[in-house]
Amino acid sequence: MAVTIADIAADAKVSVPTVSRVINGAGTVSEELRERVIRSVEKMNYKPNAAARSLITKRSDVIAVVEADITNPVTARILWEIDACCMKHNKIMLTCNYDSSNEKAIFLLDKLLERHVDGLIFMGVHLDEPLLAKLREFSCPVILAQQGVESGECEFTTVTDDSYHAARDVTDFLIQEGHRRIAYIGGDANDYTNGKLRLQGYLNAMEENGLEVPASYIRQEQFSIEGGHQGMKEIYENNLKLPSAVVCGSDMIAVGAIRFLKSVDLSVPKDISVFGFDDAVSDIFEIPLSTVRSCKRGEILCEQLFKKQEEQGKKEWIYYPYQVLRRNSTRRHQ
Amino acid sequence: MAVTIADIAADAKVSVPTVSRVINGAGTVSEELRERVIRSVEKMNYKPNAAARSLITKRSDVIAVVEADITNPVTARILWEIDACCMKHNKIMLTCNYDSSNEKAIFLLDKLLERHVDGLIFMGVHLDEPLLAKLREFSCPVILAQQGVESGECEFTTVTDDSYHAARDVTDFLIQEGHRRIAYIGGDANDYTNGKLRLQGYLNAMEENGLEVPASYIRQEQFSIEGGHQGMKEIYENNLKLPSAVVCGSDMIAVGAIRFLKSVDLSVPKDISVFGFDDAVSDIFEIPLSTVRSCKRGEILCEQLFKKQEEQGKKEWIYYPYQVLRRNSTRRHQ
DNA sequence: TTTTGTTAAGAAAGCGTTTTCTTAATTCAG
DNA sequence: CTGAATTAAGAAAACGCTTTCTTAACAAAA
Repeated sequence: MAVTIADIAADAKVSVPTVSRVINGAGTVSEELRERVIRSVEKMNYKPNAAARSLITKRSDVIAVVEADITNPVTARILWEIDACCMKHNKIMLTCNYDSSNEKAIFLLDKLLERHVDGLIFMGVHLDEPLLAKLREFSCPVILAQQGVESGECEFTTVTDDSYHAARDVTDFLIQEGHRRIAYIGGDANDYTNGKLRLQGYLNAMEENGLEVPASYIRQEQFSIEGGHQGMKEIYENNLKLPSAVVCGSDMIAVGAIRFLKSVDLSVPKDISVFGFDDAVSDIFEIPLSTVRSCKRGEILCEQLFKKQEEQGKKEWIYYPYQVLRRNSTRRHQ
Repeated sequence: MAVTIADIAADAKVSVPTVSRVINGAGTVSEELRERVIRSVEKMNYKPNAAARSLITKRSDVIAVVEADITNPVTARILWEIDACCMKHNKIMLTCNYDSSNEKAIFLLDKLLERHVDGLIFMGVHLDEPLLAKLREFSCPVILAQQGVESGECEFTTVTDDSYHAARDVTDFLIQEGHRRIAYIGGDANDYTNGKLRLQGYLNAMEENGLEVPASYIRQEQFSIEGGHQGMKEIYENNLKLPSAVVCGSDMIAVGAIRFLKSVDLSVPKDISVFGFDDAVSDIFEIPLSTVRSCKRGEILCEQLFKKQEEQGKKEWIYYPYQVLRRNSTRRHQ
C-alpha cells in the first residue's frame, strides 16, 4: 500500500492536519514540527493522493485540451506551448483527440466533466449546437481556440489567428512589392471561420487598392496539399493571364500550389510568388515559404485560462499577434 | 453545486449503493429500481465524480504518456494511435512533454505518481539511472517505448522499432537492386540505441554480402535535416568514388542528404539512391521517400499495457512489425 | 492576580464514491 | 408448513485528504 498522510503523521508524531499544513504551506506550524514532518515525508517518499485532494478542494490541477487532430503540426506546436505554460502554473495538460467528429468530442467532454478539470481549451472547427451545449456544462473556464462562434456576443472567450488582418497585410505586402494580378486559394469558407476571414481580408485589400479580382482568381478547395494543387491547377487552366502572385489560406495549400506550378515548369518565386499561412512547414519544405506566423499562442491561451479566475464575466474574442514572414517563395514584381 | 449520487438516490427514492450498482452494472438490482435510477440520472444529468471514485477504486482510468517532444511528427503519430486505443479501452490519455530534460521528466513522473495513473508509456531516449529509479516507483504497468535499456534483462516491458533487422533489410534490398557502394548516415550512436542498431544492421548486411565499407562511408551526425546535410557533404567531399546509395538513420537525415545532393547538382534517385527511416515526411516532402514504416505501434503499446494486468511478471522486449517501403528516392543500379 | 487575546496543534467532520456488512423478503427443499 | 438458502436493497464503513472547530498554552493588558 502507498504511504498516506496518516503514516507520515504517525512517523513524525504529529497530527494529520499538521502534516497537511506543512505540505500545503498553509496555516501556522512551529519550526520543530515542520522539520519532523519534512524528514518523515522524505524518508517515506510520501506523495499526496491527487484524487483525495481533488475530492475536497474541487480542483484537479488538470488543464484539458481537446483538439481535432494531434498529428497536425500546427496543433502539435500549440499543444507544446500550452504544455509549457501549464507547467509553469503547476498544472498538468490532458489532451484528447476528437478526430473531427463532434460526436466523439461530446463523448470526451463528458469524460472531462467527470474529471472536474480546472480549465478547458477546445481547439476545433465545426462547432455545432450540441457541442456548444456540452461546453456550457463546464463550470471551469472554457476557451475556444481556432474557431469562434460567429453569431456575435462571445459566449466563450475565444482566441484565434487574426486571419482577416493578416490576409490583408499579406495582400497589401504583395501589392507593395509590385504585384497587381493576385489570386487566392483558400479552404472551404462555409465551415471554417478562418477561411472566410482570410478570403475577406484578401478581397478588401484588393478592393482598397483598386485592383480587379476576376472570379476565376479565387478558389476554395480543401485545406490540404491536394486542395492547393487542385486550386492552382484550376487557376492555371482557366486564366489566359496568370496571376503573378497567389495568396494561400494555409501552408499546405501553398505547398500544393507550388507543387502544381513545378509540374507545369513554372518557377517559384521567379514566375509566380506564393504566400502561405501558419508557418507550419518552414523546416522541411524545399522552398523557404513566405508565410504568416501567429505568436505566443500557448501563453495567450493559458493567460486567458488563468486570468479568468478573477474576471470570469468578460468573454472576449482575442487574436494572437502575428508576423508576416517574407521568405523565398515570393519576390518583387516589376 | 454539482449533483451527487446522493441527490440521485433521493430523487429516485432508493439508497446510495443502489445507484452505484446501477451505474456500474455491478451487483443485483431489480428492474423497477434500475429504471427509476436511470431516469433520475438522465433527468438530473448526473456525472459520477472521478476523484471520489478513483479514491476508492485505486484506478484513475488515465493512461499517461511522457514523451520528449510532442511536435516531432513521429511522436505525434504514435500519440494519435495510443489515444485511439485508449479510447477503445475507455481510458483517457494524459500526455506530458519532457523536452528531453531528464530532470523535467522526473518532475513530471512525480506528478503522475500522485495521480495514480493506470499505465505509463515512457517514450524517451537517454534513460539514466535516476530516471529509471523514478520509473520503478510506479506500481502500474510501465512501458518503455523508443529506447530500451541495453543492459540485458528487461526490467520494463520495452517496445521499439526493429531497427537492426529493418536496417539489414534495407541494405539487403539495395544490394539486391544492384548497389555495391552503399554509405550510411546515422545519428549519434553513443546515446541512441536505435542509432546503434541501425548502424549495426547496415554493417552486418554489408559484411554478409562481402561488401567493403570504407570508414569514410559512415557518418554519425544529428538526427536532423542539418545532420543529414552535413553527413552527405562529408561523404561527398571525402570520397573520390561516391556511393551509389545511402542508407539514412531517419527520414530527416534523408531529407538533409537529398537537399545537399541537389545543391551539388546530383539527382536522386538518378545519381544516388537515398533510403530513409520512420516514414515521417511522406506527404510533404518533394520526393516520395523510400523508407521504413513501423506498424501498429499504438495497438501494440496499449496491448502490452492492458495485457499486463494478468501477466505482470513477464517483461519482454517487443518490436513493432515494419514495412520496407520502396518509393522514388531509390532505384536499381546497373 | 485576573482577563483577554493570540497562537500552535489536535479532534472531528466532510468531500462523493464503492464496498462490505446486515437485514428483510422471498424461494425452495424436506 | 418449517427451516435453510437465496436474493434485493439499505446502513455503515472506508478511501486519503482538507478544513473547520476546539482546546491548551502562553503572552499581554487591566
